[in-house]
Amino acid sequence: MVARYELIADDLREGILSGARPAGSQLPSEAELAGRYGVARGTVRQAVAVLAAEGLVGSRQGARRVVLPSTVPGTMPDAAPSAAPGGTPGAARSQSFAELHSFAQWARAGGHRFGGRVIEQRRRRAGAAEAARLGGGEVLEVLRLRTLEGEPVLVERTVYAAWVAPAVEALPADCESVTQALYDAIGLVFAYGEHLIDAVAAGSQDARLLGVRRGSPLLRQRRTTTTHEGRPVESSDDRYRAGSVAFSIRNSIGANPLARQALDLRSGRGEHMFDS
Amino acid sequence: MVARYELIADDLREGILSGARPAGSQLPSEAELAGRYGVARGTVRQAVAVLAAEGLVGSRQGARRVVLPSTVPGTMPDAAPSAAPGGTPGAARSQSFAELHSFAQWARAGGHRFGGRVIEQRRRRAGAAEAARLGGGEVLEVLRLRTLEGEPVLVERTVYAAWVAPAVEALPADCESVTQALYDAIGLVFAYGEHLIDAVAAGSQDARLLGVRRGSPLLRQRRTTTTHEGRPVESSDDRYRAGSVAFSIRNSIGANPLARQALDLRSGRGEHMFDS
DNA sequence: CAGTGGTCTAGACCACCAA
DNA sequence: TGGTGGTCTAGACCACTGG
Repeated sequence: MVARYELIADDLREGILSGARPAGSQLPSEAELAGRYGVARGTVRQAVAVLAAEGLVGSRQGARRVVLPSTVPGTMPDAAPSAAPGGTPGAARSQSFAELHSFAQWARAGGHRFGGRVIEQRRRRAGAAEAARLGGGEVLEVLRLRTLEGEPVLVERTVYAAWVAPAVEALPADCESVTQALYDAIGLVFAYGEHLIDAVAAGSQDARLLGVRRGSPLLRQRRTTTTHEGRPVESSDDRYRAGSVAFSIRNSIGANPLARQALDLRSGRGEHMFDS
Repeated sequence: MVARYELIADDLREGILSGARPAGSQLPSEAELAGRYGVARGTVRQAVAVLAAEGLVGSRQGARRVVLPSTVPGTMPDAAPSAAPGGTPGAARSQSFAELHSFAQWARAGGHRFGGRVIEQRRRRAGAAEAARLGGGEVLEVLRLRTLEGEPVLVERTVYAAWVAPAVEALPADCESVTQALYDAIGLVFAYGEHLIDAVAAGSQDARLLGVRRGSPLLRQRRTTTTHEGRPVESSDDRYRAGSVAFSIRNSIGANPLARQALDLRSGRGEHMFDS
């Protein structure tokens, strides 16, 4: 059972991606769309909310929605002026953060050849910080190396909560998709993730595994994942070889009242209405 | 005029952040919240949608909403097992990507001392790729160095579209917040952003400006920003010194029908219902 | 099976933008 | 000032979760 608003969103999305609705053009009004699709206005609003969340359209109270310009996926050109040092040659594959995806899911969706294997794996008692994050007990620490198109691109250092450890240990060392395997085995769903992204220098182990020089730049993603119920599953430190992948994110100012934010700016320091 | 649903969201958020609603606990049902706040169910749904977008609560059809565990901002502990090479010592400041913020906005909100100055600035004709992204004509290329707590942390190489170039040229070289200055000057709002994040080695210019060794890791953020109308404003290549900042993102599987995604997984390759 | 969230309707009023 | 999106109501039915 597919929701009506999803179908409408699909239809509008196709129009945008196909170029029928070019960047900068205006969408029909909600009232007109409601008439055209034969639904209530609320349903149309749900549909366009999807597109807004995807960063395809922008909206402001009082003005028609506009189609936003979008870079062709994975080929965002070098923004750097000529002064920039020699960047990575080919446009790197990019991984969207709009939804939570495992490495395998992402690679498969992008049509890449990928693999991976466990390098090291052992149980140990949770440290204080880990216990706070994952719950106490005997956590499972796993070191994995993953490849893309035959090349090693990612070193994953993952700590699994005690309650999933047995299921993880039961997996083969060359398991393609841990996420899928755990779902098949015990119905586990990685539902929510929190990510911290920064850059680090390759350590000696990183360097050896990825085939780069020690100290060379790596893109690091520290991640904590939970189930639907909010139960922590794993906490991971993933390091990508520079140039192999990039993360992509789309953003807008303010949650919905886009204009308000601009006014807050004027007040200089002012008081912040969100404490986050 | 603050919307009712915002107030309800604020109230619930405070309960979560204060610990009154601990991670893993269930939220009251929509019906009960509607009664408690004296609003219709739809209004309650808007409120919890805000919290869901912030990653504070999760929801699934048929089950009560749950409060998700959240890492204390800016202090996500080292997820890496002991095998990891010596990471950055202090927890780095983290910048959320939930909303679009300028460096100045972010630094100010975090209570940091910050500054910046223009190193180089010149007009030149747009290249082909730039013209496609920003519109043609004479773009303005600016090299800025920005500091946090007195330390240089960020090299910004920005290309401004021709139509904003005059306003940017009119700014003082040590302008604190370009975003705010441009708003004050010509009412320009940076409304939407698209970001590509990866790691690169410091070039010689980067190294000199940031006070690091050539080849040392930098966190790179390539960004294209547009107005509310979707008109491109700037395109930038920002490079952060490793350890100075991290980007933080919260995620969930699937847009709303969280369970469906899990089922799709089972079908292995299967057909993908979203072409994105 | 009862309770819950997900979808949808058909109205209403308001704040805002552009002409 | 007219059209637009933002908010809100009071209902309805359905799909799903959990005991």
